[in-house]
Amino acid sequence: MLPKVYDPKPVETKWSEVWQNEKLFISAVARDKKPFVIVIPPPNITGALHMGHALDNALQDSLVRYERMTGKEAYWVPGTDHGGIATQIVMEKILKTEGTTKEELGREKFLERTWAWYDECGDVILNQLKKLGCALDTGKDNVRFTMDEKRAKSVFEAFRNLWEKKLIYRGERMINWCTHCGTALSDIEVEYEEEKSKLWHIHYPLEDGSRGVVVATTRPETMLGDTAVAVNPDDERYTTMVGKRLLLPLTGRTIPVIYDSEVDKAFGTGAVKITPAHDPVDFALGQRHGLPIMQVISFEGRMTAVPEKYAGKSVQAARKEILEDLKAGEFLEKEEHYRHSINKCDRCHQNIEPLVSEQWFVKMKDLSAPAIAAVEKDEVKFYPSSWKKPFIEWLKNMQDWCVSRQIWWGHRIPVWYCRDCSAAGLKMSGQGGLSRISFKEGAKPIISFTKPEKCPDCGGSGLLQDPDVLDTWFSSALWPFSVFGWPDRTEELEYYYPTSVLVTGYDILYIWVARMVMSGIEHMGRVPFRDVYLHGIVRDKRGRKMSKSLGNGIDPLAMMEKYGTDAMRFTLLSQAIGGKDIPFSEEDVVGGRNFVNKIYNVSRFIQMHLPEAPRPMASVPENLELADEWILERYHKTLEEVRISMADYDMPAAVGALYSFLWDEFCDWYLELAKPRLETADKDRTLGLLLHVFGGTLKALHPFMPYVTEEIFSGLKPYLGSDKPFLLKEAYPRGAKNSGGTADAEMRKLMSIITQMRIVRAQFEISPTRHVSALVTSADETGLELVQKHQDYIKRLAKVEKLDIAAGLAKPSHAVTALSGAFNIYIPVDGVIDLDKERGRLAKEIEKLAAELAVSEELLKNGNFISHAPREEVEKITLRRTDTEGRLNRLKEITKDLS
RNA sequence: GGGUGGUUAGCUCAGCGGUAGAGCACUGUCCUCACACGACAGGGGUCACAGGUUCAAAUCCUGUACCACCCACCA
Repeated sequence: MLPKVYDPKPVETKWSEVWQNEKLFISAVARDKKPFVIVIPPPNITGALHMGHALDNALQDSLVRYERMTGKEAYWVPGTDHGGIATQIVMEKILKTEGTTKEELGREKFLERTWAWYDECGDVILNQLKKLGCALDTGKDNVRFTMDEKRAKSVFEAFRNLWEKKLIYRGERMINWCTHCGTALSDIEVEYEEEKSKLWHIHYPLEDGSRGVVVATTRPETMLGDTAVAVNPDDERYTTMVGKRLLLPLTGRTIPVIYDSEVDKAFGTGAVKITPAHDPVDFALGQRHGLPIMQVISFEGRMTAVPEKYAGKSVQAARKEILEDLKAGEFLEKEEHYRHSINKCDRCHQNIEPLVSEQWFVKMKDLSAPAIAAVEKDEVKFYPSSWKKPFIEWLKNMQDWCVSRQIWWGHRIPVWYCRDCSAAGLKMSGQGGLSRISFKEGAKPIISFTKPEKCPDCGGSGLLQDPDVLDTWFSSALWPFSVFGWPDRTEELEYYYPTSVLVTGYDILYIWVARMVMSGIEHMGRVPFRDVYLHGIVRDKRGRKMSKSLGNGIDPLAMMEKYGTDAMRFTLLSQAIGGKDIPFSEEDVVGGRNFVNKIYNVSRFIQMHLPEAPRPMASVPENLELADEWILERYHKTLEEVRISMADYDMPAAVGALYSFLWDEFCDWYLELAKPRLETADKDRTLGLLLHVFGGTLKALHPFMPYVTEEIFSGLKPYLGSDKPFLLKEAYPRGAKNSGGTADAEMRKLMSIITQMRIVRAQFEISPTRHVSALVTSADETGLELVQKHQDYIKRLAKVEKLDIAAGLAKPSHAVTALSGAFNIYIPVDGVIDLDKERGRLAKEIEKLAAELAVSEELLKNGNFISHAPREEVEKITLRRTDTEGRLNRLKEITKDLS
């Protein structure tokens, strides 16, 4: 005898191994089949499975398994991401524990170490995905890595292509610099956090020391780099000031007052200090007016040597000191409390310094235009569709993409400079601890995957590679085609591209999805995926993001350990509603666990009744009885619901339909009705249908809950008559819209009678084990025939021993009454009936019916309703009125006799 | 400053033009031979607010409030 409670652990361990060993998840080009392809959002090699991964991959796995079972060549392409900065930070931490640093190691050794680490630990996350049941082949030859050799070729080709089209360039721009990570970042890697701060009003006197202009600023320390003060040309307060020079406090320098219409008269004092080197707005304004750029903050986040006094101090320390000095010099006129947003690095959460620096940029306008067009034409469709608009808006407003990073781990920029003929340009400067090669000084770029033997211009051999690496997202952007070997025109690429759907959280819509769409169109000429399914973020119960610092994270592996993987998957899938965030709590997994146990126990029940010698038994026999027809109708309807939901990426609906079918209908009604038949000569036929429906339900559930279904299936296989080694090889059962049958309607009548009897039993506290007698009467002849024919159902499920069914039956004196549609139900009760209780019950019922009747009558009295509402609606209400009226009258009559 | 989504039972959410639904939680009865990770029954909602459209509105429209998120160079 199998244990009463399902134990997921051994089952999961077994199947995840078997599936991998049997190479169940590999895919090959199959011309006769339609491909269904998902490329996995490659998890970072340093990552550990968190709830976001669990959700994302459970969704993808369900889709892949489902599509494969519907007959498509489904391929879920596995891979990992090298994760530039994130990985480098992890490596640096490891080195620190070893008492060394990457600088000490040197670039080459550092990269060696990181590769070694990757070889050793880089597939931890893949093994965790395997545990999650993911239909991903984790074989070494199948797993792609964003920095492996083939992907490196893809990256080079993309770079070369962009370069040739002049869509990638090097330029000196204002960029976001993270002093902590020591690298430039793109705009999208910057987060904004609102902070309480102050707005300082500082007086800049005229050259002669007389009253000048007061500026308002949130960053007083940047004043050392001011090269102008700007006012609005329409601002009458400052008309006399323009053209004059102001004395910049603490420095002895003088700066001009200039006009710019961008200046907001209403803000602060209406006069803005302009620091072109350390503020994006000021930089742009400086460009317009040809202002000099004066850098006063270094790439290490420290003040540079102007004036000497502040040199080497951190920005924070300098601010404090400068404010004190301004106060001492009576320049500081006012301090206001002020809330504003501060730029933070999305990796390390330290402040971002806007700095002017020479970097590589991808020109976005030409890339975004076709992407916008494609999305507008729905060549890429969003689920939920509400993302379409923000996506387009983002593309429209996007700035050029800074793709160079001053770190070591990543794709090195494939650009070389000749030391011989562009010596002037090889300006070595310590920026973030790296030697920089200055393009603007005349260093000519040579684009090459490998080190060129000699300079094409002068033939010199002293070639130096650009020290920077590319943004990790540059390689991620190529993922949907790089995984298939692009730029090689492989058979795989041709067959699998474009992919079917991209599944990811909306949080990386812009940083990743948008760039894939643009890259796909640019390099492949076609969008990379037809659909984008954006799910929400898994949050804690209170709606907060799960994070290490809050300590509110729930570990999916722990949940899987405790409740089983299927349980956790089911829980996540049920909640992945329309791209909305998921408030996740452990309690919810209990529900999933219970469902898994329910499935397991159905199988246990069936198994108990199976003959010992296996033989194929599942079938839909001839001459079905009502309950059989009913469950088949419901089964097919459910499958159809699943099909529709899946086409819409509505996993909660799909999973919910199966849940309520199996639990509420199959178990609570059908199985209970089938039980007695298993003791009769009808046993095999009954088992046949049970196996047919349950086997099909297992298949239908498999994409969502692979383990428990596979385990049960493998046990039932010989009885199901399946020759398939795994559920995944089975065809997904097909539903039907409408069988045109009447079984459901008829069954519902009987179910309602049973429910009414149960209600009476519960209300009069009749022990659940006790059998009662009952009478069913009605003026509806065909109705009575139906009850007559299926009285066994009632006897069984309402625990009725003796059941009288006939027209015109009178209520026995010691009986309580219930109505079900056209039927009057009487249940004789032992001893004295609590008449008050019965009267009260019926009165309440009468009240309800009367109210119902009033609503219908009101409607039918309303001439406007009769004339405006569709005919079916009027008919429906008319019917309802007659029905309610009938029931009401019957009930009233019974109440009359009750005294 | 723009934009998006949300506001329905204690909680999480379905429903999106025709008598308010599910799961969980809660209450009662029952350890009935698949399952107490269970069965049966029950309580619980003026569908945020105000207008409008309609024979009919939780559902459509317009505002308001609150919550959440995204985008943006007001120093």
